[in-house]
Amino acid sequence: MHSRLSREFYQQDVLKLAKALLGKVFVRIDSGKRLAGMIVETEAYLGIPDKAAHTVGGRQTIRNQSMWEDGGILYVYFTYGMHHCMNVVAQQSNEPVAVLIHALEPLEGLRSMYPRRNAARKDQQLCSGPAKLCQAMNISKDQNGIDLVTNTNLWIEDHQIKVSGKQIASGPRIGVQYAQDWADKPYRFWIKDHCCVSK
DNA sequence: AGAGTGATCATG
DNA sequence: ATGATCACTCTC
Repeated sequence: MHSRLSREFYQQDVLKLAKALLGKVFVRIDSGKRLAGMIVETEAYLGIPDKAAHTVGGRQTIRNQSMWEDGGILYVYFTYGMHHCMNVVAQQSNEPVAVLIHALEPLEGLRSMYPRRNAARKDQQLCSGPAKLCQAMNISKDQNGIDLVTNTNLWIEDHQIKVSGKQIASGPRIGVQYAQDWADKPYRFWIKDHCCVSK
């Protein structure tokens, strides 16, 4: 029960993975405490052709190196001088595609999330955005490049929560207006009517 | 609707 | 070396 997701799971097509991760449970051991949240919103970044992706045109930089690694590696980046965002790398090495974790429903360790989330007044505000959930789960560039298949402090579990295709909504990704013809592609996925998706 | 914040990137 | 940008969040 509650088995950890395997390498093969992460190596599937990035759009399929973005949908398959909905309902899975992200687990983080932070200072010996278990933090957990169910993934309720994701965004797929399709790599070299994707004008919204950090790896557009085959860009390979120090920042995005993790995206070039094998499926199951974590890609954490820092932006706007303030925020961290967390991605799960999909497919195979040298296919620089990833799924941005956009929102979680907090399940365990809420008491230790609140002090890091000054603006949060309700549980559903703790992890309802890509940078919010990194703050709540205490994720920073220190976790960039870790392997979710083998790491002892960070992984994703299957709790056998069934999310059917009917429960999944899709729409344009957030914050990628600059991406021209890729800006409107419906690569954002969320669980319909879930209280913890980003606003 | 606007500010905050500094790493990152392309250019040269 | 420099300047523009940014897969965001908060408060007004």
